[in-house]
Amino acid sequence: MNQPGESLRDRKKRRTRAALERATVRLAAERGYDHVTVEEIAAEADVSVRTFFNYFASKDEALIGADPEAGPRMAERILAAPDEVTPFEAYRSSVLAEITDELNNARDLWLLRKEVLMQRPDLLLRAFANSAESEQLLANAVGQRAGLPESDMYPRLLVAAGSTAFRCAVTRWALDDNVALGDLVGEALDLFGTGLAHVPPHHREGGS
Amino acid sequence: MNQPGESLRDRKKRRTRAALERATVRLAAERGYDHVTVEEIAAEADVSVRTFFNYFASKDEALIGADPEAGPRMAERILAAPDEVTPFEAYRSSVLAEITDELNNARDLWLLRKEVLMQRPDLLLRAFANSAESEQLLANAVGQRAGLPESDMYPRLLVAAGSTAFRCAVTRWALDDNVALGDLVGEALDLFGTGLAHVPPHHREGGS
DNA sequence: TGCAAAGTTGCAGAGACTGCAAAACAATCC
DNA sequence: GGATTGTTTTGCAGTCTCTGCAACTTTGCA
Repeated sequence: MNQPGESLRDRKKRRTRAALERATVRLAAERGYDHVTVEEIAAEADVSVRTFFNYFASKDEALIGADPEAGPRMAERILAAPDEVTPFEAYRSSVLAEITDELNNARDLWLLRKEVLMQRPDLLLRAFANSAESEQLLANAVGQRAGLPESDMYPRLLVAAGSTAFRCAVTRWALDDNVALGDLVGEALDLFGTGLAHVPPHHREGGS
Repeated sequence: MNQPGESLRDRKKRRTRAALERATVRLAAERGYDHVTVEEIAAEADVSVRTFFNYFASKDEALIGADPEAGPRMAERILAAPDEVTPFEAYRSSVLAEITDELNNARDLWLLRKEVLMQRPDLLLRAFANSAESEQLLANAVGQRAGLPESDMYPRLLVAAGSTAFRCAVTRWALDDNVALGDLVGEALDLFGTGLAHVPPHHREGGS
């Protein structure tokens, strides 16, 4: 019994991780992030505290539910893009694809996260504190594509701009309901693409 | 005895803060960041552990020595810039001014920090985890200058690009000795200014 | 069924960080 | 100088996150 897709083991792991993520977000939204202990989260997910830390390196990480495979997945997408695509475009679409997927699979969780982030905007920044490794991975992919030496700042800047775009988009998104998060990320990335030297023209009020 | 500049109290506070910052960096460089406890740092600075936490919200913060007045100072500089200066330029020069000052006053500390960051690059990202408040402050200043509503992402993006530029510049700087940190930050900011859509032309090897 | 690999758990412990109330200290007023 | 007031430092008790380790349970496979 070793189906190409998933073994029992893998399925269980995914479910445990999802349960922990969900428990964290749900409880945090319900009674405030720091009035929830890891002990309670683990209990809610029917698992020991020790197991919680086997899945997430920190409580912060569980709140955002950082998928450990997201980094590698994006890196692969970047390298797999056709040759004529610029590194920027390759990176941009890999980020957007990842986010679109995520939102399609867990929109409800993001709505709860929004509740939490509206109370504690600082958590969003903190949640990225442990992503140095992914950043490095992605920067290498971008660097490779662009044919730049490791000393060049461009890949690092581009990748960091990506997290930043996401971060700012979420912050903006938490202000009201009238915009799609995916669009905001795209918009932010475009601003980084075209440059911040000049203030962009105003967007129409009321969308459409 | 209440000289315009500084009272005895203020002077003592500054010295304690500096001592804690220095002790943190020195010990971390010497024996590795997480083989140093706050208890040891406090002892080195001749002060109680509790006092350490009166000055810094976390060990991470002490390592970078985030100056609580840096945010307000930069915000003020941004607002004080002449009218014909673009928000980007106002922000850019306020960042560079701050960094230049910092490097002039504490170059030796930064050299030690470099040691630490070469071992543990992830600490740099973590060190920014608690600067949400400053970011908000600066974003407001930029937003005000640019005459943008709070919902516009531009100010947040610009400010976040600033921390990112600094972060990447430090990472790059830690690779070798041949460049000035201030220049790297400027370079990174310029890239954000002109846009990341295209890979920038290569810099000449060997400077000049 | 039985073995090996992977995952879970409890436990003990280190260490970061907080709130509180007492003590030490500096600035100010008479 | 001495009393008064506002700040800073300190100790202490306690909570919580997070880690290493060793035992135990479950799954994958022959």
